[in-house]
Amino acid sequence: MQTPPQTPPRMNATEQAYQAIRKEILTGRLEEGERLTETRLSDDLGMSRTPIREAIGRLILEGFVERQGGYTTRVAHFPEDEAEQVYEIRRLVECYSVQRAAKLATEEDIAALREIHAQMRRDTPPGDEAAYERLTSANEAFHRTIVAAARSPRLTALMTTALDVGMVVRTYSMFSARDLERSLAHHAEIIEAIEARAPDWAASVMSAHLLAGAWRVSVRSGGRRTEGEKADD
Amino acid sequence: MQTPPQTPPRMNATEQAYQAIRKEILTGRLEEGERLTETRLSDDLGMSRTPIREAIGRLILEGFVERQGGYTTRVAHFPEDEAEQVYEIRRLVECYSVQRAAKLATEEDIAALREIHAQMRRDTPPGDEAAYERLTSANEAFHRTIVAAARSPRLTALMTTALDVGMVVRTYSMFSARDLERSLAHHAEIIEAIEARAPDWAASVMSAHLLAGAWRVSVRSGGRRTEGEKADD
DNA sequence: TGCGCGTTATTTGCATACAGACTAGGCAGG
DNA sequence: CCTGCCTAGTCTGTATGCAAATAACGCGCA
Repeated sequence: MQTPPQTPPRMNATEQAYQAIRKEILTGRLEEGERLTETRLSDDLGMSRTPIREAIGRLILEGFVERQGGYTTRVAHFPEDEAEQVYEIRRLVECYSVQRAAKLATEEDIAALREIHAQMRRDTPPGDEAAYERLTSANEAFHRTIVAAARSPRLTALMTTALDVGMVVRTYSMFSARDLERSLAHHAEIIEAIEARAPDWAASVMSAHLLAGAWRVSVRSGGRRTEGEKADD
Repeated sequence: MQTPPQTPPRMNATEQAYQAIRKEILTGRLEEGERLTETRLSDDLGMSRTPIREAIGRLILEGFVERQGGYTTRVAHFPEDEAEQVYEIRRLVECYSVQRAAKLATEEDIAALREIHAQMRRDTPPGDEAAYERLTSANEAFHRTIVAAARSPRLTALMTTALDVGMVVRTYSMFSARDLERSLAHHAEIIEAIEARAPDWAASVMSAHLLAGAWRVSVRSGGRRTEGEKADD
């Protein structure tokens, strides 16, 4: 069984470039403020400048990259309270989404959510790096699916920005086993609320879910990113 | 005196193409579902395919255009309740923005808002098409300035999408003199609330402002777009 | 008449070339 | 030593060419 709302990974060069550059930024290999040049990137990634340009354009719209003056392109600077802001915004958008989803979700949507959830459950004992990768991307898929289930193309477009940015936070806060357990409980309850067609219930859980994440982040980092402190205990 | 948050209109070809195509869609000259080809657009706009491609890429991200299969590009289909959804989303984002703005806005931000407001006041007696154009774009600038004053790059990125989409609604609902008067009153009150550093007050007015807009739209159109019914009485 | 298939014509994706705009670095003058 | 200008080098914006993928069309067949 597959997850229908997910884009089948038909990766053209532009998409590849986008994913690659974004990942470099999210993992911190490309540092804040670092200068990007299309030529160097096209060399590094082994493709021409055209797909690089398109990828960078997208990253600029999403706020990961910024132009400075006419001819310099830099990795965007993320302010101290970035994480809190992101969670605040996500809370706005996703609570609304899940309310709509509770009214409009189809059986397929719910099945997809269940599937993702089961997948995350299986990966729960977090050990290796790969499992962590799968968990975070599954988590992202979960939230994306909910937004998609809200059946509002505008919300979906919005989430392209907001959720991607949410991943910035990923580097800041790694799941602890206990946090992960709670996240999964939240997810399960959200699914239940959607199935029950209970918008307010769903929204409340989502709100808690994201506030818990925000709090975890702010505590972990004390407002500052503490490099290398992967709390995957 | 200038409005600093506005981008100086240095229009390269890509930007021109983006503006042009978007306008065609917003005004309905390009109908929903109509097929777009890069070649035709580049001919029409008198430039090469490259800037057209970038413009289309942006419009896809924003949800104005969609790809269908591998090789067809169409003007996106806007669902019936588009307008309501857009206002709902804007309400989420802008109420939050104005709350932050009430805390963080600088004197320059407030001056900019005042300036835009005065400009709109001067244009108030709505007569010709040009004045209407100025009003709507000033209105957009007003809302953008508030979001910018919230000092959250993420919100700004989000608004790029949300506000643009809000403009789709523009075609649906034209201001009546009375609506315009009320809008201006709201704007004035919002400025006052920001100056008073009263986040909740500001948010409440913003909420009313956008709900009034949404209501106007849904009544005007009865849920359906009524072409040519410009109520600029 | 309706359906399926093969061929032609479009259309996009990517690569490359070139010109203009900007940045950086050094040199001269104060 | 600092400041301003000039020059060389770099980077982006745009145009154009080519190949692969797809869509459109028409024909044969049931």
